[in-house]
Amino acid sequence: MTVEPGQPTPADAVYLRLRRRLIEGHYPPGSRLVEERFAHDLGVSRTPIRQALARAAAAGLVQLFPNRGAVARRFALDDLLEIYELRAVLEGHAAARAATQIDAQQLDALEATASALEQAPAHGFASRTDEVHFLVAQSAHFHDTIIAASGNQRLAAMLGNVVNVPLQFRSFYWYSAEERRISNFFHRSILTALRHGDADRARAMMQEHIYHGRDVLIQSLREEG
Amino acid sequence: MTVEPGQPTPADAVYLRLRRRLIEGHYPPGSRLVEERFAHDLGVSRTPIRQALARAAAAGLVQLFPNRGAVARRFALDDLLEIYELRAVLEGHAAARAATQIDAQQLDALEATASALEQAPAHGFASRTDEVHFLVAQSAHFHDTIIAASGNQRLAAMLGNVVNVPLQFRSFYWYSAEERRISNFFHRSILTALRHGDADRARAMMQEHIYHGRDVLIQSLREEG
DNA sequence: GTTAGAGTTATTGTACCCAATTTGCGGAAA
DNA sequence: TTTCCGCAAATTGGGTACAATAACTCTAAC
Repeated sequence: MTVEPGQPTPADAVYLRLRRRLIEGHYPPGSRLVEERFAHDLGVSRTPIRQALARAAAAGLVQLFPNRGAVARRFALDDLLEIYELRAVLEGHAAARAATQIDAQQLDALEATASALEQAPAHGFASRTDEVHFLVAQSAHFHDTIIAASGNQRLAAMLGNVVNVPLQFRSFYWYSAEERRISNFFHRSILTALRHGDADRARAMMQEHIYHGRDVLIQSLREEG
Repeated sequence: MTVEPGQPTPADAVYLRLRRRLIEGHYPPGSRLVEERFAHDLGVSRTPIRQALARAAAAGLVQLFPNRGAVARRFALDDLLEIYELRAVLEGHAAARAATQIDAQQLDALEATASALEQAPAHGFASRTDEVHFLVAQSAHFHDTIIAASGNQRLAAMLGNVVNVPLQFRSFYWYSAEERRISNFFHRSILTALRHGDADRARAMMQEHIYHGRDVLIQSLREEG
């Protein structure tokens, strides 16, 4: 009787699988994404595939060309600059708003996540890849908590799309121990600012955190080629 | 979001028509949008209709419920607060970036648009509705020019979605002569700041311009019920 | 050797079909 | 009267067939 959510449909699962593979860089940028191939691989018809591709296009993960199909999005340096600029503006704003609205439970969550990031080396991961995946997930959780604390659902949705960039581009940062220390320092600074309700400092630290991450990424790309 | 080659398909036309009618408030918020009805009205099958509805959902114009179809989005007060907050942040940033990047041609365009807004009353429109539509279009052009001058295409795309709010909500502002004068003042202030390359002032004026528009809108909604 | 053109192939876009789910109504029981 | 159950109508979701468009190849002419 209530007008509530509705359970996720099979098509949602198709989209999530496609999205996951795109984010993890499973398809080379610029490669064609033929519908029939996905339909065969996932055991469904082209109909849900087309829906998933349309959603991926709206999220900026693929480009759609009329009568020519979908292509895995190619991220040039300009794209990364645009994305990090938007992240800095939007997450900086989210941090500022969170400073005056965050509750104790969310602060606890941030504290736990920050600690997990600091103590990750002691966990003894089976492989470097496993550890980086853990760090990426924890970091994303830290940021998501602050975004949620800003109380603006549209802001959260927007950032959800913007941050949808292949994992390859997000992982560089976490490979250097020094960068991880700097990141942890920023997390602590942001957390302190949020605890003190200091909106300006929260915004400044968050923006600097993101711009620093951008610079490390670009530097890494330059060195790797 | 196709950018480059290929001809627009019939489905694109279907989406544009649907989107136009949604933005102009042709469908009451909360009303069900039955696929078959659109298919019959536009003379196509349900397939392109479903694509159009999916795109409209991604743009936030309609809400999609699994197995229950699409519903014209209902904009509550909270939604408007969220939207204007995001506009203030993003367009404020766009103005700041534009201050250091805008070229002479874009400044001329802004000058022309500002003048057109100031001299609109002398045009002698056939009806009040015609005049308001003209003002809305010119104002949108002023803002779009600044956003384009920011040079961040993703920022432009994001704002294109955020601003996609039924015309009904955007028109209130332009009905009062006093509010139009204030709006013109803000446009001139922003233009001056852009000419002087003053990023801080451009951002501040743009943010205040938007927040003022928000307050007028909310006040109007309160009075009208 | 290069290019223009026609025919062929591959892939997308749309129409239509049937299954699955939801919703509204009506009747029966408490 | 109210509530619950079940059936029926309406509508969406996914599959399939076919038309439309673009890409490709091969041939022929210059």
